[in-house]
Amino acid sequence: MLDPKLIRQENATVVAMLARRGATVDMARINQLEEQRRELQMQVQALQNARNQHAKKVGHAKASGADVGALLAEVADLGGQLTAAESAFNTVQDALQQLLALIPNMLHDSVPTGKSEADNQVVRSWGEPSQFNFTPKDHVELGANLGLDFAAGAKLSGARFVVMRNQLAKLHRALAQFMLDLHVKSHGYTEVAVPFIVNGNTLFGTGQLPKMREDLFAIDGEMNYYLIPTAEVPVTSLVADAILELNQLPLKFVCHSPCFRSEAGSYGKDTRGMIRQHQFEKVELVQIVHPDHSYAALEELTSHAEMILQKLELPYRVMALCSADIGFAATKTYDLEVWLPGQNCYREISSCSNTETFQARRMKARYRDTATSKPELVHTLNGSALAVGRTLVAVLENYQQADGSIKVPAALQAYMGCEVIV
RNA sequence: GGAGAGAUGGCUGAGCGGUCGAAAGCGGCGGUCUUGAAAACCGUUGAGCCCUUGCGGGUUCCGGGGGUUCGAAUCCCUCUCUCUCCGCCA
Repeated sequence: MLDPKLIRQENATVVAMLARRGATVDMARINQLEEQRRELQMQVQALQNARNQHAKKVGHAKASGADVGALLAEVADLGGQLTAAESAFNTVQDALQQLLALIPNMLHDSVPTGKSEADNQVVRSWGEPSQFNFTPKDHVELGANLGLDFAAGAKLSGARFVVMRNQLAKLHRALAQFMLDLHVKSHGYTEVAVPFIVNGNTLFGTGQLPKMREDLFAIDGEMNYYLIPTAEVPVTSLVADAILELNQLPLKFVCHSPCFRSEAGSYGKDTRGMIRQHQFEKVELVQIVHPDHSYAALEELTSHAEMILQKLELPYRVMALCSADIGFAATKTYDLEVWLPGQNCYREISSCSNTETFQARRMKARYRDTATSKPELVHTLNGSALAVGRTLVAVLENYQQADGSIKVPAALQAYMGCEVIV
């Protein structure tokens, strides 16, 4: 959610942002509702004031034993007026809130303007695409003999599900363990385990609702429950409705969780392999920081995600997302793309974003500023470090050998207890 | 699943339908004292919104929603959550 004052006072700036993103929001309607809201609010508050004044008079009169009949008659029609005014106010307020909730976040000045993901910019690269003296296979082919079973996934659940067996299941677990351990030991994150089912209110806080309902798996029943699409949702929401002390910042959380995405709208995209699944696991980093430090924190958080790839010796590049590709809640995002020999291209394996106060405002996450002693909104950041399934794909494809076996990256050998997967 | 008890400010915890945004304590902040600190003492200290250049004024909020009333933290209905006991269970 944007600051309503920004929308009111710097309307042109907001309109320009929407244009850069290629987003459509009915700003004229919002401005009109905002005007109505102010007028109705003044009206309601004036009537409430009248009611309170009269109620006090009645109280005093009764206390002194006077007759209150005349006073009561005086306010006979006030109740009706107030109810009508409040009803009108609520109608406008609700309509306004619904529209405001659909406005995406502002963009940081450094975000390149673009029309599609093709306009994302390469910030830096690490490593060279792996060279082979044979034709490298993709992970589906490699995995077929190693326990990567798409048929079983399809039988149990349907398309976009997979079963892993034996050493691949272990490798998958090893990757998650390795990532968690590194972030806790070397990067100062606190590990958290959180619910994988959350309510609608929590999804509103991080910005998935109402706009992205299509991408979520909702749970049938009375309870307004959804499967999380990322641990960013429950983990960031740990600070919802809180006023933190300045010395508590920054908060740094790491969380390993499954993620569930309906992938509505991506029919026919990445249908082969485990690049795009309805269920995948991810190790997520979340930082809750002072507003002055959030862009430094974004660089740091991104470097933490990069460290995983470097330790695994997987070639990658860092992309600055352009205005058209950047997410709804983010002001700035870096994607990490890992080299996949089987596809002969770089593929997204991490996405690291600063949302500034966008999520904090929606979920009321604040800290107490010592200078003003007033509560101020924190900045929230999140990033994958990394998507475990895609990392498994990257290891398989980059560490494959001519005979179809997979060398185990040095960083994982302690976890796997072996040097090669056959 | 059955029986009961609760939900109040950063925390603990009072609160007869009227002068209650709310006692008290703790914590926080400022000050006195001190070489400094502690202790003690004094003062101060909720959040959001609206109007106002400013000073300031108004309004909402006592778990969520609805109701009764001139007036609700307080009464009624309902939902959610927490705790205790019994049963069941990973």
